[in-house]
Amino acid sequence: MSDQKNGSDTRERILDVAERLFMENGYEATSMRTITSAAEVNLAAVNYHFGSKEALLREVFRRRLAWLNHERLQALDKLEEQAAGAPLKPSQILEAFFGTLLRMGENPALGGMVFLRLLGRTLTEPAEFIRTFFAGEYAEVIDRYKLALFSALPDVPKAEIVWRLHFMLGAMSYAIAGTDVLQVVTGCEVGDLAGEEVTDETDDTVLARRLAQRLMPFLLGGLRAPLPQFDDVQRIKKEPLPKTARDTREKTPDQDPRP
Amino acid sequence: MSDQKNGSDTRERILDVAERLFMENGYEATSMRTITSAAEVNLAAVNYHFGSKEALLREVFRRRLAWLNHERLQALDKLEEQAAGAPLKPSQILEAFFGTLLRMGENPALGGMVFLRLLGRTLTEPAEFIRTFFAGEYAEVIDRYKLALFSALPDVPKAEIVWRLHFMLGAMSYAIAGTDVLQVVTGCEVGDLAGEEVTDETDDTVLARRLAQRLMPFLLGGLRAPLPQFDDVQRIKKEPLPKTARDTREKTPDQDPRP
DNA sequence: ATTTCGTTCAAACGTTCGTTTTAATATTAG
DNA sequence: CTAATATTAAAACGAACGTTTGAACGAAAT
Repeated sequence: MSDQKNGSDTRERILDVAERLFMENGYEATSMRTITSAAEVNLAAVNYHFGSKEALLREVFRRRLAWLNHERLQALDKLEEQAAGAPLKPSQILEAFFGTLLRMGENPALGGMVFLRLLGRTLTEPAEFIRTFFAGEYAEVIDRYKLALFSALPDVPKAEIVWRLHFMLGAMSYAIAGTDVLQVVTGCEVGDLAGEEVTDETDDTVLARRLAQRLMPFLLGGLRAPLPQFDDVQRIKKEPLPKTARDTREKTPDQDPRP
Repeated sequence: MSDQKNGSDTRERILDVAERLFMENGYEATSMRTITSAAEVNLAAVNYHFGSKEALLREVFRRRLAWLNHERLQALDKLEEQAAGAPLKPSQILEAFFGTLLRMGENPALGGMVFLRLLGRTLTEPAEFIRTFFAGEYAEVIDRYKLALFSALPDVPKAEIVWRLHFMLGAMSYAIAGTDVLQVVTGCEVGDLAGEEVTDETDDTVLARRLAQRLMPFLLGGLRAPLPQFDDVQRIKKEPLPKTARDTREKTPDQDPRP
């Protein structure tokens, strides 16, 4: 009646292989035949177990995101419980949100860096069904963290927080996916960047940890940056340059950063 | 002998349409037939004028990146000339690099937001020929700006600067591409974020300017963030915890940011 | 007027795509 | 053991893909 014995063997072998191939080649460029032959299963096995190629991709993500979503919500629950009503520190929120994800990269049982890279890359896939899928999968978690940031930064306009959350997601996704993509842009091997001295067989586990250690200060620095000033002509409906916008305005200092 | 008369009409109509469709659907999911029928040209026109689909994509980018690369180098040249040997301020470098790009989004003649979105999205395309193409196109500019940041931030390890440049590129790309992608993640329409009050027909020009005004402080804040501390077990070749790395080390403060 | 050459066109090429079908083969239940 | 069911296997489906072909067209040059 149910797939008990080794039917899940084929299923999970397909999921593992598809996860890696989707990461390496993207969704469109990865064919069913490539997947099934690499997984050493019959071509029809994907349609039998999952129904379609789209459903396969969804299942690849559902398998990991179920854990990630639960972990992220639990991390936030624990923080808010400890705070006992007091607003959280932004660093705590970022650690809960991004740290939880980056810790997946250190654990091969949770997909490791393969899944992290796939996640970072797939977020930019233009396919409609992918976007709607992620919207549904992410909605609850994003909303919770958004609200947490709102109360953690009461003086920052909510629109600004959402933008910066957007920026942070982008920095993280690129940093993850780019360990074999954007190294070509920066002109450096990732091994050269993980540390001044690294082992020749750059381990994914240590790479994920280094990435987290480098990324978190950057994100926190961006989140707490001075608010932008809108000194151009405002194109609004009612009144030009409303005084309500000036309250939270603050000049961006042209400082000379010494991190 | 040369394409003088109206041959360039077909050529540029193909380039314009391909630019938009590649942005909307991605490279793999955009077929030659979709492009040629939308451009109202014959199916064979692409292969006649460009040789192949891959060459078409390259030409779509070369057309814009030629201007962008020249502008970026010129902006840096001017800055270094004005500085007369003195190191530049990081804010100047970021403004030259990212500001130049974001200003393309305000100018439809340079591709506008369509090209910006395409650029942000295509950087994550896994196809081999795309990565090698971008590597060649970006190499010189990235190298110049990398060196400028090195001398602007002499106390920051070069590896750290490259990482943060990587993060900044990611934040920008996502912010650009995500104006119709990641809004689904943040659960907000982009119109809600561009300002508290916006026109109902959200103009791309004002959107690009708002994006730049929001993004630059974020990037600068991330760039000048405190250096990360590596308190985990170092897996290096020769000596554990070399003292040379401690010189520039600085504890990440657990500050409560009030931007 | 005729040749020349850049361009456009309709049609077809061979290949690969995701999916379906039909039969054979394990696995479990009665 | 037999019947029912779940899984695998081989083969084929129609559709869509990027590319090529060879003829027709149009504007200059000889």
